[in-house]
Amino acid sequence: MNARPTMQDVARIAGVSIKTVSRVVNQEPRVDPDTRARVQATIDDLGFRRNEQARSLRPGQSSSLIGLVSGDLGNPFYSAIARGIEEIAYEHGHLLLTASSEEQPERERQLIETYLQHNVAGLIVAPTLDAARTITPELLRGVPLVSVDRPVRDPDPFDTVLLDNRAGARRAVTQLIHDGHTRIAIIDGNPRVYTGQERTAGYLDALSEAGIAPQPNLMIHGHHGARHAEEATHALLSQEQRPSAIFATNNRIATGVIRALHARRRTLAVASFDDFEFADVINLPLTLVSYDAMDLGRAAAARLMQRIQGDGSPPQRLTQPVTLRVPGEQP
Amino acid sequence: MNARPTMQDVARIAGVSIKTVSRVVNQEPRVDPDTRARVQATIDDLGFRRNEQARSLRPGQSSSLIGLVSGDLGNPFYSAIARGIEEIAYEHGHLLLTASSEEQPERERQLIETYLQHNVAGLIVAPTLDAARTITPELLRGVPLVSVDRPVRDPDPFDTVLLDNRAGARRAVTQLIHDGHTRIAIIDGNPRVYTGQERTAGYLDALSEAGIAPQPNLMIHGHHGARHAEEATHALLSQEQRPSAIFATNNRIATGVIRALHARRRTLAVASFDDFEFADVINLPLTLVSYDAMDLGRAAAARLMQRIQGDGSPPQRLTQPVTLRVPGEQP
DNA sequence: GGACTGTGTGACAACGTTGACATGACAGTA
DNA sequence: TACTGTCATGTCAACGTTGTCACACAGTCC
Repeated sequence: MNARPTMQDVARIAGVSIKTVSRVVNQEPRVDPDTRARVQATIDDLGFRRNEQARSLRPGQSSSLIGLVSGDLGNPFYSAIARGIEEIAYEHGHLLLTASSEEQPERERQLIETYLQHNVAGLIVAPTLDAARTITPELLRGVPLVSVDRPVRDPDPFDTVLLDNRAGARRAVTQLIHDGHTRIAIIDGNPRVYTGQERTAGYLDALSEAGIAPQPNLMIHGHHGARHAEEATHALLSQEQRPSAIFATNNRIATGVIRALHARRRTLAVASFDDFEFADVINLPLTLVSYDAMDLGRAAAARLMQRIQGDGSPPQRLTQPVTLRVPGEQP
Repeated sequence: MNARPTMQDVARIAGVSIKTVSRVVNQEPRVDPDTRARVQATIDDLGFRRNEQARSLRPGQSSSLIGLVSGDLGNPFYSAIARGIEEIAYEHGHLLLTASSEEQPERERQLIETYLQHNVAGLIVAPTLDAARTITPELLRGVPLVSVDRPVRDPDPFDTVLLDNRAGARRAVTQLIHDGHTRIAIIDGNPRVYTGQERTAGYLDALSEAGIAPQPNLMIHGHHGARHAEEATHALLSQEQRPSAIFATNNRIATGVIRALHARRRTLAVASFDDFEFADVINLPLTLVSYDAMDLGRAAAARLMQRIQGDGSPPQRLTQPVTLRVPGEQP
């Protein structure tokens, strides 16, 4: 069948050496214009394309692949990050490999190893909870890694790009306080997750600034996903001292809160980290901390590109800004 | 710094030839158990990993990369497909490259070429509108391609995995008719898009089956995105002969419809292709055609794996089932 | 004792490319 | 004329791996 042509084929047909073909392909100077034209014509004729795999095998030539490991590419948050990375990678002539760790550290480590076997020029990882144990400089052997959304560990051994979790949460809760609420509940997920910890800290910052003492029975932790948040909301509303507002630390939790309020036909002020498509259609006063997840990916990729180009400065921690959307405001 | 060890390094340290190391790495027989153990120990010690790039350079050895080109990886529909592909690819020891064509045929063609330069074993493409012009067997040179969500052209020159668009739309509209509606509007996007064409055909099937004559002033086409669908809905509701139900051919259009109804405080029956997270929280009778986009990816990847393994049968068209969710039903 | 068989191992070439170096033609200069 | 420099082009080795073939040695058979 129509096998892929090589420089050898082009050279034979154009009547030059393979090195001359290489020079034409790489647009090197020192090639006679006539020869160049003849070789180029043969290249176009055969549809020759340089074999990148062979090229990056040569010493010194790094590959143009970069690898992303996220928890779950099906999650729109991660896929927006992937899209941002892709954009920057494309501009630099790099291709993006994607895979999901399913939040399993062992799988994450294995994916990184597989990427390294494929000679990736760099890695971007949204690390699992136990990445600190598995992702080490020895594993990477000098290949640059940028972590995104969560740090691998503290202090950062790698470049890290994070959202401004704490300030965003503080601003959202401050807004609730400004709207007159004093009994503000918080529902968070797994307390080991970095983003939740930061957002909880921001919640406490806001209360403390306003001189409101935190109430343990209004602080719910350890619930995963929408279903549990729904139950937690029912529990909060059934207790003696009910909250007048709820802060959900992420949008899955907010989904559960909204479902529970809808079921009870209750209107409560709700604040949430992460934006919603239908925020304006849901009949609730929603205060939202929103941000551009693609920008998170862009920033991580831009940092990685610098590392690939040889930047050897100490690891950086970059914080991406978030914006507050108050009830009734259009997206 | 800690450079990546090669078989050469392992061979030197273990005191064997590099061929013996290769045999151990590839678990070939005909190696003395003692030698094997010694080599394996050295491999573990150095943390040696075979260089996949060098391996797949050898003749006959195909690479373990596959490439995906979708319109926009940030779109949850495409990222769910990507996730499904990734799952099957992982099971077969393949890695997934992802990139977005941004619905531009030229960019799509260029991405495919770049993938081919990187020696991918196969491709999965959600083709742009003009892919028929750019994606040709000559471009691919024998590398298998599976198209997903839309065909490249008709008849299919490649394997194709599609949703059951027509039957799904027919069932949704039949449900509206069953609920007593006779004036059912349809809002579709760009009429050149395959899925919209099929869904419109399904809409007409349902009307025809029920003996309802289609009304041109209830059929809106050519609107892109939520904003236009919102305007189209306002226009529909302002006209003389108002519809009592609206069928939206995809979820971006449905979003616009819902926004418009919310703004007018009107309750109308709405049917939509594609599911919604908040369907149960929106106070509207929603009939939804839902499906598992990950399954679409899984099916495409499974087909591609068969092709990579040498299946040379004629191109297949596979249709994935959809399910109907009637108002009030839990997801 | 010679021929055969099986086993463990290694030498070598090749995959497609490019960097280092070589070569030959020719022009310019002393 | 002899030297030097520039230019266009070519030869060769190497990147890390594996398929092919070869070889040394031991055991078995007639």
